Amino acid sequence: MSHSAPFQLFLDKLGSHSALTEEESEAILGFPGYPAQVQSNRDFVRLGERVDHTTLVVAGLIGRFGQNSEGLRQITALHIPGDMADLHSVVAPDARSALQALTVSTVLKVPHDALREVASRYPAVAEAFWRQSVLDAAVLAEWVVNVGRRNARTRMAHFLCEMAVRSGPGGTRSQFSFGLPATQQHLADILALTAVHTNRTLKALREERLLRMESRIAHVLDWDGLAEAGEFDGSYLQGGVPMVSRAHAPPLRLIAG
Amino acid sequence: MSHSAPFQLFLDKLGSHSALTEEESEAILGFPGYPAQVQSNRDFVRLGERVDHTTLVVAGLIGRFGQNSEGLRQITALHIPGDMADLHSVVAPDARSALQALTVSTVLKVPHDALREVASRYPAVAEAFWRQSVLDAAVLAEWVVNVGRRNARTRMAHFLCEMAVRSGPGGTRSQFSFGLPATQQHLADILALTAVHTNRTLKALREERLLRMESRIAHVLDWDGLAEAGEFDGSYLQGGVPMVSRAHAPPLRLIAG
DNA sequence: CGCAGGTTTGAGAGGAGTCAAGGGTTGTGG
DNA sequence: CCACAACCCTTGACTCCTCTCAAACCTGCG
Repeated sequence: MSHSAPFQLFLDKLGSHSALTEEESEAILGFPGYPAQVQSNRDFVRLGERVDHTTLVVAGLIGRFGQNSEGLRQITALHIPGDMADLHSVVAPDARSALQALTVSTVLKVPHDALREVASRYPAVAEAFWRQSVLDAAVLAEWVVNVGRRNARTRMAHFLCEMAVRSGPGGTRSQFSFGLPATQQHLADILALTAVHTNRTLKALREERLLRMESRIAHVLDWDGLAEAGEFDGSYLQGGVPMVSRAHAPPLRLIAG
Repeated sequence: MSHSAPFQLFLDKLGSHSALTEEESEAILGFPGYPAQVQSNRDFVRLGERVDHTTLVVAGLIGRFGQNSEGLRQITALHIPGDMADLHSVVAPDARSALQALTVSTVLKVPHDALREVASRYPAVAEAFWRQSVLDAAVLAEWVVNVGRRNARTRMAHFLCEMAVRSGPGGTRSQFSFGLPATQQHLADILALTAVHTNRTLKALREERLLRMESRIAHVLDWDGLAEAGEFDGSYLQGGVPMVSRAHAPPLRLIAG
């Protein structure tokens, strides 16, 4: 597969919140990327490790993992194709949590040097990176609310809505499907439930005709119903207006590695 | 009070993870700041509002609030004096969550324009801002783990350890105190508990001689015991080595407003 | 001095966890 | 192309941590 497809997805994501010129877009599409297969359930970035590249997801599903002292795992972020799983590592190369694939995945390793070089040359790109970090944090904040203040059914529905929106072309349709190659144990680690209760919760959603999970594909049967069940308002996923025209603003600049 | 004290705290925080020159430090200490008193339990930044300044905490305690549809509140970040409560707003001015003081607080409003101007002039400052955003997100990730995978006692102890480390000069002492002007209801909103269970949990910690809360001051009675009870490892709070010498790296640059 | 807000405690309910067992699916190797 | 193993899903029965509801009791401040 050509490099350009995953970088195009990444560029689209940046473009949804930041205005980039043709030249800047070209620079992003031109990033070097070293392909790698990552096995599932095995850290490919370990806690505390210092990395010198970011990980662009090409296919599969990548999670950030934390855990408590008893080894109970908690996933703190999920990344789908087109996501840079650890953009933050450009400015904080010492990994604060482990990265692991939930299913066999392919990624592109993009050297920090290349990212910093382009960010240095194009201030708008550097700002887009920072803004992307901020939006990732907004998702995290929503996860705190989800895990903290919603019961299992609402929590599951909310999460599935989030992934549906992030995965898809934002369909307004009532029925559609999207890939979610995670086991029920993974869903449990995302939602802070047990695998058993995850199973019962999915069953309830299925019996309500809201959603059905089948062999790693989520079939939304009733989008409005699911969104209501999940108290879902997707505005936190959006970057707002593509941002402050560059016309009346001095360029921000970052020192780069 | 002079401006410089809170900006000095903010600068110290940046300095703990990013290397800044004398000149850059001066620029930060020279930020304009417009003082304001904020009342408790009243949003001073509302959800969806567009802001044109960040909020530097001078005194008191500021929280970011989310809530579920039933109005159950969840605090997703706490900011103490010296913290920039919404540094992220520089690149994402549309507030994704409300900001509220937990107790009467004083803040300085720092215009985005000034921040962007300095960040633009000094790439290292822009990078320090981005890195600070990333570290704030690391705290958030830890909160997801805390709320998701730890029981009430451990969760409370972990949170208190975090605040102790963030508040203090990182004492290695066994006994010390720090200000935490939050009610038990606030603690409940932070830890995703009810106020009643928060009370019982604090009682348990008190009876274990680990910690005592007295009129908005937390008295740590046994730091090692508290850290053990909270499964606390503070490394996620640190910025790592003050970072990649500027010697061998091209400057990152951000477009600025 | 009285009220509003905060803290404390008790009793009972319930959502999610735990333990256990059986059934299904997938992939690989003989 | 079958057979087995590993992994995943499903369900039942019971437990328990935290919530809910309720009532006092502080305590700081107007």
